[in-house]
Amino acid sequence: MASVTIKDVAAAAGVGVATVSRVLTGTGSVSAATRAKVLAAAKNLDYRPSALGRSLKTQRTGGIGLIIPNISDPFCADFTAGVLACAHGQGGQVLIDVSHDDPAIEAEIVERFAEQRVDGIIAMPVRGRPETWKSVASLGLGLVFAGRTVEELPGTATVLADEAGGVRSVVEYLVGLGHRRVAFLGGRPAESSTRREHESVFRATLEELGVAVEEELVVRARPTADSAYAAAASLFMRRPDLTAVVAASHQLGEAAVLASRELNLRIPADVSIAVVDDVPWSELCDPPLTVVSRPAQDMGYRACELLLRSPGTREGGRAQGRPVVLPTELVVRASCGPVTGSTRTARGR
Amino acid sequence: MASVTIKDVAAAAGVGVATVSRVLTGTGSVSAATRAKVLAAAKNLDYRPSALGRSLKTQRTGGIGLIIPNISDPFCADFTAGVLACAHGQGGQVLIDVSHDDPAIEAEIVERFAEQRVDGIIAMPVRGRPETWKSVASLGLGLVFAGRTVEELPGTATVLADEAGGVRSVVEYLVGLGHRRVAFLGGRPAESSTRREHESVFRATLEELGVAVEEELVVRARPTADSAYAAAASLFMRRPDLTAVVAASHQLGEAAVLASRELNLRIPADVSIAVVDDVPWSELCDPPLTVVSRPAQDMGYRACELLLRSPGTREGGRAQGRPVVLPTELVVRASCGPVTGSTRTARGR
DNA sequence: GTGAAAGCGCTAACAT
DNA sequence: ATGTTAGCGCTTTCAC
Repeated sequence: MASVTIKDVAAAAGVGVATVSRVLTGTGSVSAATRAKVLAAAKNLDYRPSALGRSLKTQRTGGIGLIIPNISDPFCADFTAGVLACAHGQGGQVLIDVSHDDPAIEAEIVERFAEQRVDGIIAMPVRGRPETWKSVASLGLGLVFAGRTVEELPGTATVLADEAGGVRSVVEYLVGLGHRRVAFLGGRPAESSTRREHESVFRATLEELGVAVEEELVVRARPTADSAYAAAASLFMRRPDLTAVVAASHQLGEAAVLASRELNLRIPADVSIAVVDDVPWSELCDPPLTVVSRPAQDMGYRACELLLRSPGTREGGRAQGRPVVLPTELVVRASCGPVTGSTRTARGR
Repeated sequence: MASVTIKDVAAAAGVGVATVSRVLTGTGSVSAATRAKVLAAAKNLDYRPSALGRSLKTQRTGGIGLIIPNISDPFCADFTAGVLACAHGQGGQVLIDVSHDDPAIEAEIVERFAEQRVDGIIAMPVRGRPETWKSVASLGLGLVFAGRTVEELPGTATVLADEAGGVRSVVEYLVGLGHRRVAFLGGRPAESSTRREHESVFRATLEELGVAVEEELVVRARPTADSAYAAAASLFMRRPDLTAVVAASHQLGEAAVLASRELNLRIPADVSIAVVDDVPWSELCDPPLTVVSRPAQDMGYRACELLLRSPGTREGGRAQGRPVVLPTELVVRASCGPVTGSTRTARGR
């Protein structure tokens, strides 16, 4: 019952342990006859080499620590799928845990991964706790950020989506459709740097196109469904004259859709809605949602590649240069339309 | 730069390695003064005990292997969230990989997990490769199935959702609404045993309620979006007189919704649709979908608990008795309504 | 081509 | 209360 070790195999094959090791790792030279004997013995005994023993000796585990805020979020899930696809192909083991965007939990996870001696960590980092990552770097294990950056650690390998480009193109699209009073539904400034960026790109693009930015049309919600809904609803009620809204996340997009339904606003006849963040159900929505979609799975795959290829996996591998930025895509479906002559105030209810 | 070991800490603190170990693991007795010295030295050196060394010695890694078919599936993702919540709380490490419902991949993952010496495995097993699991059991590591069973391994710890109860209640609900020609959109028999079960419970419940089961109304699709859509569409076209359909998975439900939209069938005025399998967007659908929902996250949590509590974690822990069956819930939203007098053939288009 | 032996970092007897 | 030592299962010199 006790687990069979390399020693048992060696004994059964009538050779030394070193020979067994050579055969199994493919290192050194072994005569065909011996190799066969060893293989037979191993198969016979149902031998499984212990990664523990090997890792202790070689100082590499092949482990990859993955930290995401929330596995139930479709973007995170797809990202994870990409990481798994790459890691599996390379024979890597993926350790996963969720931070719930809590810096303390994140730090704890990093600590655990460090004790496990993972070769590297892939993370969608929480804002505002750079110490956590500095310690990772100084520990000498690989580190790749994804989806977000940590300003205090420039030069760290990073995979990003071109969200700025996405926001820009959706604004251009909307303005091209004739919209002039377009609202922005975003997250609170403190939430994340990408959210801030969304907002500033929104403003900048509008200005470039010669459309005035009305402060009243730029609203921010906390990252809860209630807050998002409240923000969307009050936006619609306060400014019945707006003709389009850009939502900065799928939660905010949902809130916008729900709120407009509740207020009997037809989409896109009364109001056009575009969401920066694709979700699997955007085409099941009625009408199907026009969105900016990020290549979640590719991002995961690339992040993992970056980590594995990372020259100094255990050699303080920082300063890998500029972030990898993957293109986003404006997926035009049916939730945005041209501005109609009818004013919103003329609608039912 | 070389990683600091227990020996370094011992030297720095001026004590033996055993003392350091005692302090850090909380075992044995150590004087307050020594404890302080050791702790200080450890903190100073930024020491992180190696899980590798400990695991090799103790023969337990605290690792949990999680195998799911597809992380992008919302049910699997929520299930994973539950596993992570429980494991994190217990200090367990979760290794994750996806099988894509491929028995060969599944077997390979099990093999890898075994080499990693995980303490146990939680899996949503693929049909038809019992050998894989028999070897796990004989390896002496913990095993918990979730969501599906492996007929050849009865007695293995298992967490299930009461899908039969869910199907029954949705059929009763529909019949109570006056529906008599209700269709079943299911998976191919070979796909999985739960799908088969759905179908037979569907038939049995209908019969119990004195409603004839029409073979033409029971259709099966392969697990691809195209096949599901084709099955749904042809069902609607073949039998314009049907008034309700229960779809056995979210993919099939989506197909039903899409197909009915395409055919200009109003939900629920022309046809009622119920889905066995909740998805986050069912309330965003228009109309919001009536579904049977499984407690995905609870299932994950319970599965992990079962594994951790498992008496013989490394002692051939099989034969844990009956499966844990968690209740499903019929979530009534707006996609099912009473049968109307108007016949479907009188509808627009 | 193959075996013996020295550790990798840790814990658990066993001494003291 | 604390130090010494023997492995856990493996890879890798170093001899032969």
